[in-house]
Amino acid sequence: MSNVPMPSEAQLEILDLLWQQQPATVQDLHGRLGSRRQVSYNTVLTQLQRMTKAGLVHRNTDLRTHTYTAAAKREQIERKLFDRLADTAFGGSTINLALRALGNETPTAAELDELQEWINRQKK
Amino acid sequence: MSNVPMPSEAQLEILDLLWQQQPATVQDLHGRLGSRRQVSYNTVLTQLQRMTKAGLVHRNTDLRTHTYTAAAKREQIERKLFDRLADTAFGGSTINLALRALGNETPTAAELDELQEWINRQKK
DNA sequence: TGGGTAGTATTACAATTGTAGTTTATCTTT
DNA sequence: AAAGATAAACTACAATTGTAATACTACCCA
Repeated sequence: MSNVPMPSEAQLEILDLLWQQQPATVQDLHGRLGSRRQVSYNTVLTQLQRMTKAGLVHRNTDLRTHTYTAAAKREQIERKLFDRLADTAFGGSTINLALRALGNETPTAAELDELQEWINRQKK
Repeated sequence: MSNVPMPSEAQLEILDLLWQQQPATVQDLHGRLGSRRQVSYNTVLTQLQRMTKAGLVHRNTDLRTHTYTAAAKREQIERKLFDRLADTAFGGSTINLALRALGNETPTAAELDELQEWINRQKK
């Protein structure tokens, strides 16, 4: 049972990149992050080191240039973050959070369908 | 334009209480918080002081016992937190977040209706 | 009017967080 | 092999965060 901890904001951004493509080197991640925020190579490296210690990522040190992979699935982490938000801000109700989410969003037809399907499933 | 900052986790919990009932004294909040977490009176006081400085709450100092009120509406803060989560963890898609929210939830009939209504509104 | 009491203010402190400089080790390329 | 480039390790540092102890101050009651 992989009990991964809660990533920080900056770490989550790195995880996001990893989930898109793994494994990745510091160079990789630094480069890919660059398009969003401007941080130094060393900043990314330090985060990865912390994340390794925290068990958020796995590090392969076979080669001089280490490579990293996320230790948990995106869904797992998302759920943790989501639950925390629901707990602290939405009285523990994920449904409330969902409705709020929908509040100011214009969904595509596909998304609407997906939602509708979900409802139908629940009604059965 | 009230540009409130992002509350921390502990601060959000206090805001939650304020939104339920305002204005409130430190005693109040400490007592009400007590049912959830066990923290000292001074801890709550300190947070309120920080929140006051940060502009998250307003403080009335007319009487010796100060009273506090949230500086922003629940919706406003919720949205900020929500958006941040959507951004960092869900690729900016609030719909995705919503669907994930629904993922492992068993809704009540009323909630289902609400959701259905929302869909119908969108379809028009 | 002096002492307890309820409140606030001030100070503290370790852990986390975001960020990055400095050092050291290892390749690579003349 | 010496120099330059890469990469990781180590160190640093200020800001925030959660938590609370201590110090001060105004009230109220006996």
